Amino acid sequence: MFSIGQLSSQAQVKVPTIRYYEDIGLIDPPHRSEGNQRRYEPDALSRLTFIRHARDLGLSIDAIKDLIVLNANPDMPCKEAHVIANQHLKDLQRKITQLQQLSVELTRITQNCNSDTVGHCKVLEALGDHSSCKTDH
Amino acid sequence: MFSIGQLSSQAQVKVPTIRYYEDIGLIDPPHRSEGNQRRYEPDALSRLTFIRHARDLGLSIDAIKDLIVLNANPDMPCKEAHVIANQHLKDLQRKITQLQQLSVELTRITQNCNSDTVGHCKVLEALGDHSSCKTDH
DNA sequence: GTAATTGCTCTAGTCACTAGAGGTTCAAGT
DNA sequence: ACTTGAACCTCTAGTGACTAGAGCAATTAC
Ligand SMILES: [Zn+2]
Ligand SMILES: [Zn+2]
Ligand SMILES: [Zn+2]
Ligand SMILES: [Zn+2]
Repeated sequence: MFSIGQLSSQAQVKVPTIRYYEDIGLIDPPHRSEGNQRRYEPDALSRLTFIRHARDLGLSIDAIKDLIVLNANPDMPCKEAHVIANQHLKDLQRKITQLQQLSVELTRITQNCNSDTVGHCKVLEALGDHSSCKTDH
Repeated sequence: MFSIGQLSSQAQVKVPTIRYYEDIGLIDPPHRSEGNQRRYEPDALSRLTFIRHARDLGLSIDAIKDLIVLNANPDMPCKEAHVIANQHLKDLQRKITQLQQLSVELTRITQNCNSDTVGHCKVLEALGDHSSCKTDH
């Protein structure tokens, strides 16, 4: 039996976040003490650890909800879990590509100014002008 | 003189976004028609184009606010604009590094399952377990 | 003149939390 | 047993940068 604070430090998830996860139905409401405080069983810790790691990997709460439902049915095919993970990986890689393009443009933009004053600043000029960019964004 | 819709299509910024920018003080409130509709001068277009491009490059509204203030004072030193742009570039590169690490982990995770059922799914296992990860996140 | 489009304000919703107010319960020390 | 202080409770509101929708008014085209 954990208090919410003990669960929090074990799972490395902040106390208000745990209550938030309960509110949105990501974890089950635990039993309460006589004084109405939350008391968790050990399985709440493994559930929360799963959520924590999936969040750290960047999965959305909705995706994690789906994964939790799957996790609860060990006899179901796991293909859907693979689809969720692969989709997230694809999203991630698209995002990386996009940020790399921005990084290229910004590198160019920040190396362009020989002036000292705003009036002739090439950085400010380039920040406002897409025509010298090499990529879309 | 543009209507908000004309400004919107010229600057490629949606109408509600333009009104939002006005609310938060990023653009000046324009004159109004007799019937209380917004009527913009050409300089509103260049301001909005600047904002659009800076946003596309990933700068925050706050950073853009600072840049706009600078832009209005052509005799000031432009060093501060360089600082803002460089800071953003650094943030961007840190973010890219972090996402690349996630991508590496997720690639490993998604290629690990030989099972067909949730009960033995390595993907689900690895999503919940940080101990097999090579990096922090 | 009338109908379609565009405009107006205001409120609330998005995502995943985080902060704070104002109060209650618990655990430890005396 | 009593007191203190930490941890807990609920509820509301705020974050960033918009987006959606309701309910109405103005403009434009035919
Ligand atoms: Zn400069
Ligand atoms: Zn550009
Ligand atoms: Zn599997
Ligand atoms: Zn990990």
